[in-house]
Amino acid sequence: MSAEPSGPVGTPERQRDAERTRAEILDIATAEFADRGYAGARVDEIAARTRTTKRMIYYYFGSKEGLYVAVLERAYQGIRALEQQLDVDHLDPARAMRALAELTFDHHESHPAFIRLVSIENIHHAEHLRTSPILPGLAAPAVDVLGRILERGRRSGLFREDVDALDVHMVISAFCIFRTANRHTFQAIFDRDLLDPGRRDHYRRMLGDLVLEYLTAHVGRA
Amino acid sequence: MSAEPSGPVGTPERQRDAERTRAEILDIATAEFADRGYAGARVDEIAARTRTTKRMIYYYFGSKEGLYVAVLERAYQGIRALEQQLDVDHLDPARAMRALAELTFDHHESHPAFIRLVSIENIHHAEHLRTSPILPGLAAPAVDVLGRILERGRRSGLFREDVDALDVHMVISAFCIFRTANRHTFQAIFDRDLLDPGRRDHYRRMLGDLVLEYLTAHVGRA
DNA sequence: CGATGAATGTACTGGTTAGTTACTTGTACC
DNA sequence: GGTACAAGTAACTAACCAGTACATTCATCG
Repeated sequence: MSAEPSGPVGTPERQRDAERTRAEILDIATAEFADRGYAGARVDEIAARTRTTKRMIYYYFGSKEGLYVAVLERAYQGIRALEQQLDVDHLDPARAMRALAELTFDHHESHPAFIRLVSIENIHHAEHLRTSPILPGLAAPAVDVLGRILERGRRSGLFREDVDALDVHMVISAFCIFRTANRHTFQAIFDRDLLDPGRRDHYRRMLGDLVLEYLTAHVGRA
Repeated sequence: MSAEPSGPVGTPERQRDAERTRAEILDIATAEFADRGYAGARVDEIAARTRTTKRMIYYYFGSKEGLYVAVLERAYQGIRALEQQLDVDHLDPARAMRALAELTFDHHESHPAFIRLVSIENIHHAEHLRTSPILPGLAAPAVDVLGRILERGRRSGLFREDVDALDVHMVISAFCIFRTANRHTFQAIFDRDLLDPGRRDHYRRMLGDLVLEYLTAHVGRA
């Protein structure tokens, strides 16, 4: 009827746009998988929530599993460059460590879907992540900056010696992920919303204190 | 044919035993739900792995959801009396806190299915736990003992004042649950098995240090 | 403008799966 | 010793859902 093939102003506003369609499917699928888990998500439901059809999902991603893997990989890649955002080499080790912990805290808080996807992937024993081509690139960004801070702190006699970068990374992740991943059971049982904005600063400071007090504890004693 | 209604030695070994059947269904279902999630678990598969049939599952539990709720409730009740096992009132606050943290650590380590069920229940926004009759009894055991230790520690000027029992509980839970719940993605990315028995003592001590150094940090300064 | 291939829509299918029906067997109690 | 109810079996069904066949439309380029 009154189809305008191109708008009079701005970009052509194409009716067909593969990238746009792909991206829209991925967005909706991310929300759907994160909300219902792999088995619980419905391809029909994802299709219905896009402006396209189920046929397109299979056209672009081949299968439900292919779609899930694409969602998972995009989510991991979105979080990949986190640590590199931060230039901590000019800060003293204690401040650098706190900055890194707080950056991780903020980043996790603003990516709840990612955390839920990680939980879901763990339910499935990480079988999709383990065979993903993006896997080899995930370890270094998370550990390199942390390792450098830790090393500087140890050399200056500030940090304890009996933990490595992965241990510290685990503590930071555990704290940040727990708030989101276990939010619902925690709230049901204890009637406290861990993601309440009014408590965010408290928890952010708490994480920094936790990591720093631990790392700097009793250094120098026999 | 050669059916012996009662064995010549020992217990009668009844062929019909409602409690036994119920318990067996619950055991298998716990493993199955923990392994595959709610939507991923198959009632037929659970039935096939018991010595009874699918009809019995519906006879005893009414629906897949009813079975899942029964599994979840039993898992929570199994962990319920944890803190009461421990008589920490005769220990000084620091030792008591460490004992509690380590007990939690050991308990979580030996109940991986419970932790996976908690993850799964969080995927489902705790909707089943929230309506469960066992919910009201879950908060107190986890927090009461912890609260008493914290209170004693604060009164004696040993512990900091800016955290409450729920905060400390969160830290301990986050650490313990992360090791199990995120084991697979962590191992895939960093090639480190957080549940490796050779690392257990390291992590147990690490948790105790983490909590104590945090709680006792800088107490007394302005 | 006409052909070609990428992108998209509609309608369907076949296997899977939660839940049921109809029937059988064992147990306890009078 | 027979009867009533609890415990159990096997085969069935209706709905659901991942995946597909086939037709169609749009962009691009000669």
